Amino acid sequence: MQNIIRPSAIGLSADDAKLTPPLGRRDRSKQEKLQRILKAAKHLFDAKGFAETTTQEIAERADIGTGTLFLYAKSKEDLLVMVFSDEMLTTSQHAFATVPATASATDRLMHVFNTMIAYHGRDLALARVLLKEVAILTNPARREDIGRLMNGIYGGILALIAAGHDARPLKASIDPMTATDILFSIYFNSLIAWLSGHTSKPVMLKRLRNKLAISLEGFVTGTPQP
Amino acid sequence: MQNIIRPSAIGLSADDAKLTPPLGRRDRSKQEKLQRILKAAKHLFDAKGFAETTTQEIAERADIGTGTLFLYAKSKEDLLVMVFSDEMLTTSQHAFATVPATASATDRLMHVFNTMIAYHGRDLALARVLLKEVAILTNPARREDIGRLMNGIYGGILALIAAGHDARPLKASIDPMTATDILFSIYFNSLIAWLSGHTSKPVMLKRLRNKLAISLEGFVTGTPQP
DNA sequence: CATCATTTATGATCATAGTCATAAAATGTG
DNA sequence: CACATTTTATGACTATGATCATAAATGATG
Repeated sequence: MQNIIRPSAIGLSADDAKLTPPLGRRDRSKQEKLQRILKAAKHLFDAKGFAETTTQEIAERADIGTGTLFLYAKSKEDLLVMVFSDEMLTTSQHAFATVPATASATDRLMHVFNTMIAYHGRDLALARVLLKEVAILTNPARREDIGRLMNGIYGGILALIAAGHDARPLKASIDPMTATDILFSIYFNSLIAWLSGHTSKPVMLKRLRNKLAISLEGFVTGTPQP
Repeated sequence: MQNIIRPSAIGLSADDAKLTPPLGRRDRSKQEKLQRILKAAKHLFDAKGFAETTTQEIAERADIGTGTLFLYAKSKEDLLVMVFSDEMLTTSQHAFATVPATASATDRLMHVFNTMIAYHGRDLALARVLLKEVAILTNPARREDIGRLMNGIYGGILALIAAGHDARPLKASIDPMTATDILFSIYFNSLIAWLSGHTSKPVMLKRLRNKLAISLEGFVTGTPQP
């Protein structure tokens, strides 16, 4: 199977260099089929949960053969990531877009992480499977999807800590991307500790906030606000 | 199936309160069977890898019926955790025991994390499956095994940062356990980023060291050593 | 010991994720 | 259009993780 995004370079006129290059019948039907698969899978995962949904059902609902499914996704888990990485990105973007403007850097971060934690809280069993796959990629083909997601989140955190309401810039010695990486690690480990049943949600949230505050304090110049 | 560790309280004489209470035929055979299963599984996982080993093979090698295996482990993945959580604990304990006495706190931490990273590097495919399960527990029955592992690691880190060679104690405002939690999160996320193929091993190690150094710097009083 | 209750073992059986040989469809070529 | 080449689709089939009704073993009771 070839890559779906293929310029199929024909004419050389400048006008043809559109973002949506002309697709042949083949590519178009592949795109449509992929969309049908993703839609069917999302519907069933949402409605019945991951384990309770069979790949047969997804294939039937997408109106394709059972084998065809695995031309588009390497495994059922792979399909799960394909389905939800977009939604996770959207969720995080919405979270960043609604950050309270006057809050402290810690609270701004907590707004974002809270939003994503609530998202995963909708279906804990599904979140467990999904985050396992996201955390440790098995299929290199998913690196792009997850890369998009990570770029979105890291970019958002970067912007947040660069311009804290408390107006205490990062120490010059600290690379903002490194700080971002640390903050995300703290969030992610709190999330999976909760999903593993090591802590209750309120305890997890309280500790998460504390860890973020402590880390930020170490990254930043000056002294705390009153 | 009852719990294996059952006091089967009989006599009340003080002498009977041994750490290894008398086991009946039943419990003894259960213990032996469990050991045979773990040994067989370990051998096969090591020799052939996780995906390539079938539960049938494990059952045969352990000389039990195919169904019996699932009386002891809830799933093949569950068995993997049962098999390797001990070895991970041992590895980490050895790492803590061989920490270079004169190194900085960062280097002491790096010694430990390096050791564990090398351990997981022996079989990347196996490490991916194993760490997925360890990161996000599915079976509550494994919480004890993982709890032991985590206690060992957190205890070790705690001791390391409490007594750094650089002799710069933690800020009074920082709970040592919270600092430990942050440092472990940084380690774990670096590890899974590497296993996911987001970074090469040398780059991952370099960044990990940097993140640990930055975090520690924020936790500690005084100024850096020359 | 004889009887009953409880726990453990077993392998035939099932459910289903994923494969693969074959067919169909699209595209390219003259 | 006729033909060849490449790509995509299909569902019967396979492999295997897990289940479950049944049987065996152990322990308790009198």
